[in-house]
Formats: sequence, structure tokens, C-alpha cells
Amino acid sequence: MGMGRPREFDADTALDQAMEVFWRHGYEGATIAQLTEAMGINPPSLYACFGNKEGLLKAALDRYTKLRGVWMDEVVAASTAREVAERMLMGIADKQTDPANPPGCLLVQGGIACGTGSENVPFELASRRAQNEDQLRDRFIRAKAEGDLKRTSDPAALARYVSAVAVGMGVMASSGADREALRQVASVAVQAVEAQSERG
Amino acid sequence: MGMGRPREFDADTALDQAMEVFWRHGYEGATIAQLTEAMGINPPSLYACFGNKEGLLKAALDRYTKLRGVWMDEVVAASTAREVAERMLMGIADKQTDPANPPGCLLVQGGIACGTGSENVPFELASRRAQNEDQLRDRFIRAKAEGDLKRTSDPAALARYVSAVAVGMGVMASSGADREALRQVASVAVQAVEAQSERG
DNA sequence: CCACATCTGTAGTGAACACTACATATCTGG
DNA sequence: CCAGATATGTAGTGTTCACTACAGATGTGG
Repeated sequence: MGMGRPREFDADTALDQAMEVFWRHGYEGATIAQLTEAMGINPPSLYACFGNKEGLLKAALDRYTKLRGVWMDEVVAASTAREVAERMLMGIADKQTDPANPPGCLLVQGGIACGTGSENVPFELASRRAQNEDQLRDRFIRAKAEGDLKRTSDPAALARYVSAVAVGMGVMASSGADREALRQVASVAVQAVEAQSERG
Repeated sequence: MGMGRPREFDADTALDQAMEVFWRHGYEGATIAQLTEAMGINPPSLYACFGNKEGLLKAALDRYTKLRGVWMDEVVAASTAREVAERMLMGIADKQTDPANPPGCLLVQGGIACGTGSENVPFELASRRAQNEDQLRDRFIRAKAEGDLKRTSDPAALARYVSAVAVGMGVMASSGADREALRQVASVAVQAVEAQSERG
């Protein structure tokens, strides 16, 4: 029993291209024709490899969050809650306006509202965003235990807040906000975390 | 020359229904069939009255921003920048989780990314959000002139920040965040404005 | 009551969509 | 070199989409 004809394209490279299409047009706005052209393959190859359009999105999201996870690890490695927030939001200001990628964040651009048959796409994105939020929350819990954050502060609320600002910045970026505008937002946003810090 | 058969439906009532469909499913996710059913009319009536799908969206946005404008006037009527931010964000926490409406904000849910042929829909939404931001900015400029905000603070940046938080809260609401979670975000967010206030 | 103008419901239109049948090509194991 | 297995390219499939032709209904002005 042979192992069959080998795949002629690299799945990760193809996923990078698919990611960009979803990022720019959203899940519903991206067509199979656009995706296959960007990936340099034909529809049967796409379906054989990823199942269907939603399967392709999930694979692209896996790849996106994996790359993003590496960066988040660096973010939460900062020594104070304030610096965590600053690294995160300033980094996002830069990443979301990096001309190498579409503006904004795939986890937002992918699809906030979807039509019949794609109702779970927004939830899929939301659950990925929640992972980031959980990572932030855990870091802020530690900051509170260390006395970095005030004893009255709520780490979960702070994490939700930073996450919300990040999402808002993503939407602004996708509608044309430039890097400087996003940095200003980040700069103001950090002050709320600073107000929760013991040495604010 | 007669004036023709009169319209049998009320345009504003029909727009309220269309607004809800766009709000829940987004521009691309909403189908003409869903829209006409919700509006209680047939496609020819829709096209005769609103031109096309995008014309219907714009009419719905006009109605949405008109209603929202009344509320924004109350928000900026607050006596300090801090209270403006608090009224705005706390109000948004409540409105975006009001069971009478779909969760989130139409100006975000409507469509952040769109496919070929609808590229200007996201810009249309962004320009409406910018109107809110401008109103906030003008209010913060006044606050600075009055000595309410510090002389070092940037009213435009503050307005962008509050606007970004509002958008982020909208996305969170649409993906299931409850009222209490949004209020916590608002509560933290206000502290950044407080930090820019002279009597913080 | 008639000419004219506008609305309404039925029943479609062509185009674009996600997805696939099928023949062919390219591999492995024996 | 052959049999089995998987990938590929061509060329579709049925469905759903936004949108509309058309005939009949309902109004106004003369």
C-alpha cells in the first residue's frame, strides 16, 4: 500500500496567504476563488487539506495565534503590570499598522457579525481573544500578589480592559488610523493601569 | 398628472426592523430576504424606497446616529471631562447589553471588513464613529480651556481613546460579555481620563 | 370617468457562491 | 514494473444572492 502522491504546496506558506485574505476581507467577504488564487492552489487541494472554508479559517487562526502567542509571552515577561500594558498596547499600535500585514487584527477583522450558516465564526474568534485575556489576567493576578497592583484592584477587570482597548485599536487601524494615533490611544490607556499600580 | 398610489408602509418603522437585521448579521450577512421579511414588505418596495442594499444601510445608519446623537448631547452636557467619559462608557455598557436590541453597536457590527463590491461599507461606518469622536474631542477641548483637563493633556487623543474603548466594549458585548463585565471595563477606562484631570 | 403616476405582489433574472465528480498524475510498497 | 493510495487540474454542480420585469392595484388632477 503506497503513500500516494505528495502534496505540491507547503501548508504553512499557503496558510499565510489565506490568513491575509481573511484578514483583509473577513470570513464572509473572502471567497474561495480569492483564497485559492492567493494560496496558489486549486479548490480540490484546499478542500482535501482543510475540509472546508471554516476549516481553513480555523487553521489560519491556529497559525495566527501561535505566532501571536510567542509575542504575548514576551509581553507578560515585563516586570510590572504597567509595563505589561505598555508593551502590549504599544506593540499592538505598531503591529496593527505594519504595512507587511493588513491593518488591524485578524481576530477582529475575521468577522464580528456573520450571516446564517457562519454563526459560530464570531464565537471562534472571541474564544481566541479570550485566550489572550486569560494570559493577561493571570499576569495581573501575579502582579497583585507581588504588591505591584493595589490590593483593591481587580486583575480580571484590568485584563478585560486592556483587551477591550486592544480590540478598539484594531478597529481603528482597519479604518485608517495611523500609527501615531494608535500610540496616543495606547499612551492614554496605560494611565488607567498606572492608576491601579502601587507606585503609580 | 396624479400623485400615484401611496406607500402602504411607514419608512421609519421599516428602517427600525432593517437596522436590527444589519445589527445582528452585519451588512454582508444580512440578506434581502431577511430584510424584507423583517420590514414586512417585498423587494420591489425596498428598492423603490431605498435604491439598493447599501442605500438601505445608509438610511438605517442615519436613523441610528440620529437617535444616538440625542443621547450624545446628554453625555457631553456633563460638567467635567471625567463625568463625560463616565456617562458615555457606563451608558454604553448598559445600551450594548440592552435585551431590546442586538448586543454591541451597529456602527461596529455593521461591518468591519467586507468583500469585493462592499469595500466602502466599513468606511461608511467609520465616518459615523468619527462624528462621535469629534463631538467628544470638542468637549475635551472645552474642558482643557476651562482648566478641567491638565494643560499637558491632548483632547484629540483623549477622545480617540474613549472612542476606542467604546468600540472595544461593543465587540465584547457582541461576543457575549454581560453588563457587569462591560461596566468593569468602563470603570477602569475612566481612570485614565481622571488621570488627565486637574483635580484627579 | 379617464389619463397619468406611483406602489405592490408574483415570479423570475443572471451572476457569484461554496463545493465536488472525475480523469489524470505522482508517489510508496512489494 | 505493478497495485494501491493520495494529489492535482478541469470543468462543472446546485444553491443562494442582489436585483428587476411586469401586470395589476390604488391614488390624484382634469
